[in-house]
Amino acid sequence: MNTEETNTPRVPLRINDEECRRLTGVMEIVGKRWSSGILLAVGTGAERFSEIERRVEGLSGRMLSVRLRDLEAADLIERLVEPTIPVSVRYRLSQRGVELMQSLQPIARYARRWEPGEDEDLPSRSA
Amino acid sequence: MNTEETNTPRVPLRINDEECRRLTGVMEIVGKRWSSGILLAVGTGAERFSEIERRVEGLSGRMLSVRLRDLEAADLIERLVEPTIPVSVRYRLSQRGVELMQSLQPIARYARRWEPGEDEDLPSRSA
DNA sequence: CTGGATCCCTATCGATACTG
DNA sequence: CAGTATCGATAGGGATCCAG
Repeated sequence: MNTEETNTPRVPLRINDEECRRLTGVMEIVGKRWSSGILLAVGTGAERFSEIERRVEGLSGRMLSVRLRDLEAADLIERLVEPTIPVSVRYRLSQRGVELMQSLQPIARYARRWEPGEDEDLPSRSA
Repeated sequence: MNTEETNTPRVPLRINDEECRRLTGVMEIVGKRWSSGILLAVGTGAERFSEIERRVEGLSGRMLSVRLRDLEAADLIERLVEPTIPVSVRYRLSQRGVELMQSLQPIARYARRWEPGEDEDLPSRSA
């Protein structure tokens, strides 16, 4: 076999191995089921537990609880407890979370253009 | 922690419910284990099965096979079979795949800046 | 070399029930 | 309202063997 690394310079990707690991790490947090939905909900104004639950279709209370802990541990979401009775808890995106969501927007745009499973090759769509 | 930025960090998110579902869909493909690593490898020049396997640390042949099918089904990767003996198979990013990877770059950049699990509150980093 | 088939273990998920 | 504990079902993933 030929070990020639004469790869055709096709895609202008500037991602290294270093970034690869980081990217994988981030993707495996955000890619978890419900994560992006929850982040989206919180990022767009849902603050209360039940509000988020209502907003993300199909999401159960348990999974919301679990994911909220995940996302909090990953410092993507902040949990603000107000010691009222009963307790009032609000969730917000952290600084990290905000930046993540912003970084996610190209993906959202991408997702909007190409439905997974639909049109294989688009002729000349786009805007 | 930070007490001053307790103001609502109104994020300029322009993602709708529509996009939410799409985004979730994309994230659940790309967020699967090894997916981003494989896409990264292919996107940066790895074409052969064994080359990809070598390039993504910890990746087993089986999972590569499985993911490759996933990614092919999602039209992110193209499989090119050359009927030599033995068969020679090459993988490339599809048009979709290329755009996905480009859309992923902000995430990669984000991932580079914020290590998951590390620095909770940054003093004056960022810019 | 490519990559499917099988076995099996573990993580994850969903539903339900329960607490502060 | 805001969660947690438990349990059973399932899917994800690794190792190995085998076939084209």
